[in-house]
Amino acid sequence: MNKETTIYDIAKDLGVSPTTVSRALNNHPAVNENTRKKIFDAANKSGYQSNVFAANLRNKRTKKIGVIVPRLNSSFQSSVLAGMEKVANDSGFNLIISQSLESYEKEVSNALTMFNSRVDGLLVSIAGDSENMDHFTPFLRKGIPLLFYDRIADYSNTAGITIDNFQAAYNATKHLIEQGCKKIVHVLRSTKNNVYADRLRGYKYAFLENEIPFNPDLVIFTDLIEEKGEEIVKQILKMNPLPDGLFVSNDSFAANCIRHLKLEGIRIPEDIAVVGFNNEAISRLVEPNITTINYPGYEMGELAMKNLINHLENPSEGMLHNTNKITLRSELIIRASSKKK
Amino acid sequence: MNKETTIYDIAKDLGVSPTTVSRALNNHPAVNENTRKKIFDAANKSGYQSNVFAANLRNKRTKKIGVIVPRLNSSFQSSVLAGMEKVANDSGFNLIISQSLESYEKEVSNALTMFNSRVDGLLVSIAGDSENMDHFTPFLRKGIPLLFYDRIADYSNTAGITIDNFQAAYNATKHLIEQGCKKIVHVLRSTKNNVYADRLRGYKYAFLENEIPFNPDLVIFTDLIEEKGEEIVKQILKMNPLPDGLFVSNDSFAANCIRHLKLEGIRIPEDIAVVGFNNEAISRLVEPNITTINYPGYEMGELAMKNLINHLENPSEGMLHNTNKITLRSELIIRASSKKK
DNA sequence: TGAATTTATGAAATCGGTTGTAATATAATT
DNA sequence: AATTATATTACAACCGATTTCATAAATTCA
Repeated sequence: MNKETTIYDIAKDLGVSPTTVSRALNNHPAVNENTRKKIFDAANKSGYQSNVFAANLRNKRTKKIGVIVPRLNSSFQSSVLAGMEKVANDSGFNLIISQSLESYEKEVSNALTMFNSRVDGLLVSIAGDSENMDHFTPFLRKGIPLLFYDRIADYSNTAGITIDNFQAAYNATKHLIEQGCKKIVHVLRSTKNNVYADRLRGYKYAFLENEIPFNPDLVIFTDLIEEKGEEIVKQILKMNPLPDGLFVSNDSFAANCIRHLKLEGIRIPEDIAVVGFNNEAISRLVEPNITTINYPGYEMGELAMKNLINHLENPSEGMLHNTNKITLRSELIIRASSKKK
Repeated sequence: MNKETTIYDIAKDLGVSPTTVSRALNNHPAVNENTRKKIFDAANKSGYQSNVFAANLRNKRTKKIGVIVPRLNSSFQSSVLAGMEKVANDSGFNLIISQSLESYEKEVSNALTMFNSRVDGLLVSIAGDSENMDHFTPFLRKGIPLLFYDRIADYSNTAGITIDNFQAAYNATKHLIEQGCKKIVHVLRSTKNNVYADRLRGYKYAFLENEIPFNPDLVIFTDLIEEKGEEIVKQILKMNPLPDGLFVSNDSFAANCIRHLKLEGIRIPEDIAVVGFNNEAISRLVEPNITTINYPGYEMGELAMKNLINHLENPSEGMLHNTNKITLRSELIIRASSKKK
């Protein structure tokens, strides 16, 4: 077993003290230029590698940021993560990522692990069936910055980054109404979290404004996994009269529904106009292209990480202190799947 | 600033030594049952949290596994990661993830960061334009297990997990030939890494076997990003006579090509039969459904992580020692996009 | 030239668990 | 009762970098 080089080895070799070595390697100003050079050279030659644990033990910082995400293999979430990773990496932070798989229990256990790993900050998009946020109190109590994104919670004035889901869903629904749709089905996940709850409200509000009575039978809850597509379409086809509009909470599932609707001989958009959500790549690839809400996931990831890191590096002036909610711009992108006129 | 509870605090409170506290909390057998209970109670009551750094500093283990991935926001890679995360989490390991964005420089810098973070093991899918593997030597030298997956390298007998890309591409091409295709275009990324190089060989071999001369003009290299779809299709349409088969190295891009081909009035599969790769969700959603190679990403992630962890926990008997390459089963899934007969 | 600064370096304590070894107490054996 | 074995517990060194405080040397200023 080859033992590691430590600052003590370098110190002994060069006949200086470990203190000086440490300071030199950290570019402390009170070290003579020549000494510093000597030390750097020796460090390089010996393949010295700073022991993060020893450093962390003193500094109480880890340069690690935790991310708890519902699912890694989702088009939207992986974009967000890509944006986060980019920013974190540029600032010398590492990402520890874990997925809750939409389960409350797993989220609790992940939060605990993150806490024990002493992440410097935590980014969370809440699991589908999370019931309360008590598992995050240790972070607050210890002053570890916590930032929600996408799926946010109204929890002890923790900051959150989202889009205006109400507005987006309102726009989507209004657009369908303007296309002449009278009976619009809305497919979404449970309303336990802000994302879907807000969208449902936006959907309802568009009806209200157009004096169309709201029919709760047209709201379908599902977990939006691929296998459910056929089932949901069957459910839709049983409705009498058939709906003429469909608003689905993500593009993958919208594409899924379109596929099964087409298999049943339904024409899109002539029979049923469809609007998705997220502007995933798939919305531009299926036939017809799907009208959707552009949800800038990558940018959201970047922004969330920037805010968190900024807060860590300038604890006093960080945005997270006085900001409660950051809302990103989103917009309706109209494509063939909804154009009746 | 509320200071943390340490084993010293607990020790003092209970009138025992820190040693005993440490042993009790680690379920060391040489601690009396009653003492252990007392200590656990005190630890819980005080909200004690073990300081990982102090522990790691002694143990020289981090319970962290690094993953370097070309891109986070890719359907295939995020599936792999999901599988990895699942297994790692179940065994109490954390995942540190970083993306190379297909760049050699970034991969080098990520590897260094991983090394400095002292990950216990490293999983890598090599960047598109990686030139050499020298950035991984520190891991080997220090005995940190390294395992490549998907994009593997023939490097100092490091183990790798892949599918048989040669065979898969051979099957895909042969299938197109059997459908009557005479002029088959192959779209792929650079052949710098095994994945695409092997597929190209498989593609060529299918021709050889059917005594069709190989035409290098039919091989198109591109980075497979969405924006390039139109360009590649234009390039294909310029060919005279038009090709009658198309084999693309991932489903997203295949869908992309199909879309632009259709926009130009080409019928799929009548005019051009298409085969993709990976069996991504999108292959089941576009019209026509895409014939593809089922590449079990999630399972590959699970398997890679299982092997790595197994190796870490049983250093002597771990598979990585005597295994050089693990090949997962993959298979051709025939769908409408290629069925000419 | 002597005093006051400035610059550069080092000794030693510290962060909080872990562990080899010694010490003590208790039980078992003859 | 004396001896040996066993079960518990504690002491102190250790992991390696950081940092406070002190000190020596070099420089500046009067």
